[in-house]
Amino acid sequence: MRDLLTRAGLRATQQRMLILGGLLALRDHPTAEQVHRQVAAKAPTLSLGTVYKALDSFVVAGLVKRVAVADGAARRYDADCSPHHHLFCTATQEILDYRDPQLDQLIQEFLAARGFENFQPHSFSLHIIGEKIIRSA
Amino acid sequence: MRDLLTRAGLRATQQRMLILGGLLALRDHPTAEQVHRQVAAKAPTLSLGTVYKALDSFVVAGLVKRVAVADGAARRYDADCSPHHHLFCTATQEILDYRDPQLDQLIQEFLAARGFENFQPHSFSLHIIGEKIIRSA
DNA sequence: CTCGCTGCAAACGTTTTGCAACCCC
DNA sequence: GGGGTTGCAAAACGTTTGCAGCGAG
Repeated sequence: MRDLLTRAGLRATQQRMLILGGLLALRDHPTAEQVHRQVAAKAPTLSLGTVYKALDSFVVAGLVKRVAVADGAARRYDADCSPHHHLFCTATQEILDYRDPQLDQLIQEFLAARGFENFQPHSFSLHIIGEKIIRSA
Repeated sequence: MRDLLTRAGLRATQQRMLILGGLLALRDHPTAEQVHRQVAAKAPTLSLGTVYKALDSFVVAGLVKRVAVADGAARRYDADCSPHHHLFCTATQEILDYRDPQLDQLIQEFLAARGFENFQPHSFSLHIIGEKIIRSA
């Protein structure tokens, strides 16, 4: 735990080691609140605010990722219900549409061929993270 | 506008027509707040609460979709930074990991071959929406 | 005429902030 | 010892809810 943190350039405090350990222990994709509960047993005084701050620095350091979910607060809507994918620009925070029937078909065929043991997919969407290119010239 | 609403089985009120029109006019993927601002010029008394309720019913009716984003409130974290995809269960709200190097390669090759005009991708993640199958037998 | 929708405002849950005390480096 | 981190509490933020009055069907 200590190594993971120091290697990421973060100060290895008691709290951060517990929080990172708690996050790793939770195999689901927990919220800050769930991580806090997980850790509360070992460190009753560790505050929820600290969990938020720690998770934030983990994300910045690249130790941890945020999972994109469609529920929760700060929702965004899309009036276009035809199948399409999204390009997320890390620079401008823009979300651009990307439509590509060939890609749809490719993925669909792959998933159909592969099959899942205990999951019945009915749709999918590819999130492509990157940066918009500003062409000069 | 009226047709779209009635065909979706919704009551075509003044406010809903304006809200749906505003959402369609915004080509980005706006938040409820942004839709409200867009509509405010035409209908200053239209309240933000109404926008929320209208957008909700649009989503239920299938007229509009929610876009999954990693920022905003109700965040979820993932300590696993290795490339993997997510299965979203509509029944249990669970988020299951799905790891498939072959799929990764397939998509990566496709994107590389296709290329983008003004976007430099650096990672991607497939969101597969469906339902967990409870096997009885 | 009825039932669903609107507007308002208050409530809610989650995340962020400010600041003094603390402790890792 | 110094500067990043913690804990606490307050504030901010986006969203939801309750309810009286309104209006589409």
